[in-house]
Amino acid sequence: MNWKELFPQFEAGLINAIEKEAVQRSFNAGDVLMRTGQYIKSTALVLEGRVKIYRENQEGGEFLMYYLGPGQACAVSMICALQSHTSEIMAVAEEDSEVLMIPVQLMDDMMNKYKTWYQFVIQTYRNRFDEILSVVDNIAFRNMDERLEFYLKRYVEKTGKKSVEISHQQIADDLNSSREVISRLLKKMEQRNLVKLHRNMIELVQ
Amino acid sequence: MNWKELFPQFEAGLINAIEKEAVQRSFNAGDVLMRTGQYIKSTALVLEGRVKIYRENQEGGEFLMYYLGPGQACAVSMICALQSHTSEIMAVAEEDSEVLMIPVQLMDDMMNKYKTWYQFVIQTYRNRFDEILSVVDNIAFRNMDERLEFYLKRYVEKTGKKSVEISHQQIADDLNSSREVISRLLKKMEQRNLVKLHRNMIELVQ
DNA sequence: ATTACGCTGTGATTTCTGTCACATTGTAAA
DNA sequence: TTTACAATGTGACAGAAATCACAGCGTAAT
Repeated sequence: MNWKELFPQFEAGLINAIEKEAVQRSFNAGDVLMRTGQYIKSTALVLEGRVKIYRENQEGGEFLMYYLGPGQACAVSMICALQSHTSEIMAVAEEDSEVLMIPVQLMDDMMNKYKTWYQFVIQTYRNRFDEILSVVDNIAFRNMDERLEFYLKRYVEKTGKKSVEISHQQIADDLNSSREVISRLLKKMEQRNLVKLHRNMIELVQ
Repeated sequence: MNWKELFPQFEAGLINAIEKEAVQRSFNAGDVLMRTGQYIKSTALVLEGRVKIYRENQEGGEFLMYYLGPGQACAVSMICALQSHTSEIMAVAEEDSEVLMIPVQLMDDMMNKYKTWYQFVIQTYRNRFDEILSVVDNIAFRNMDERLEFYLKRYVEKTGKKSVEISHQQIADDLNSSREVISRLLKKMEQRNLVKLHRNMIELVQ
């Protein structure tokens, strides 16, 4: 597939610049793109697959922020890139993924030269900011049952699948909860006829 | 006081543009600068005082995101401004405040024309993003006692005072908790000799 | 088929937090 | 001073969620 189709708004000069300077890399499911505390050398544009962005703390806890799909970019890497800061988040490929890596040094120049890049960056900021705001809403105002429903809904939206093919343990990790709690809440959802439970798979009803 | 001293990095042309087009407004403590769901007509630069940015939900819950002090700007209003979106947050003056309001229509032009404005906006994004990340860390990974300590610490950092001059109820609101819980945790902190409690005032011991 | 292991179900218990009820105290207004 | 009210202290209880313990069940490897 041609990556340009994912970014039809990009102007010709920008496309040339990216083609000349950016590197396309493949990641296997589970590969780490970016680690907490690491220096950021490039901004990542996702072309294929799915990349999970999450926060990590010292005690080994995790917390899912959001997913990046084809056509999306990591706002954190843009912001950090512009100031050669270290990363505050983890980025891991959830599926086998293709990612376009744009070296930091180009960012500033591209922002000035290419209006469509500038707009893309601004748009990315806004979208990620919004996602984080809804994440904050969820943990600040909602109980685990509602957070779980939100999580499942977001998962199917993001993947396009109609079932969530992961284990209860993984969900617990993403929500910084525990496996038993998630299992019990899922059972309750099944009783309310919202989901059907299978091994490694949660089917959303309707 | 001259507002330009707060933004020594701004170039001459930018200062002229702001002086010609922006409006300086005064807000009393408690005044609402921006309301959830409202259309954003301008970007706010805080010159004096302190503005509280928080999230609100339907059931009347609140949740403090961060404060803006002199020289700081609201990232949300910038992002929204650039796309004439509605606000997702509440902004309220905590103290009597002076704020420079820059009409949205100018934002795009200023971003292109003035390099120092562009850098200021990027810097603002990064700072607010970082603040939200540490907020997420706190609610995702920490119990209320640690969140309270973080809250008090941030308060004294932001105000420059060495004591927190607000009621337990207000703290509870900011943390989306309840007054009794905060009172009890503060008592425990007092027993650990971290604070001294007074009426409407919490003195930090160090 | 047998084994091993990861996934899921479920009870019991504990901790943290929110809620209700009510007492006490400090401060400002009458 | 007396009154009124807001702020704080505290016990009792309820509910959400974490933790521990262990049983049953699928599936993949042998």
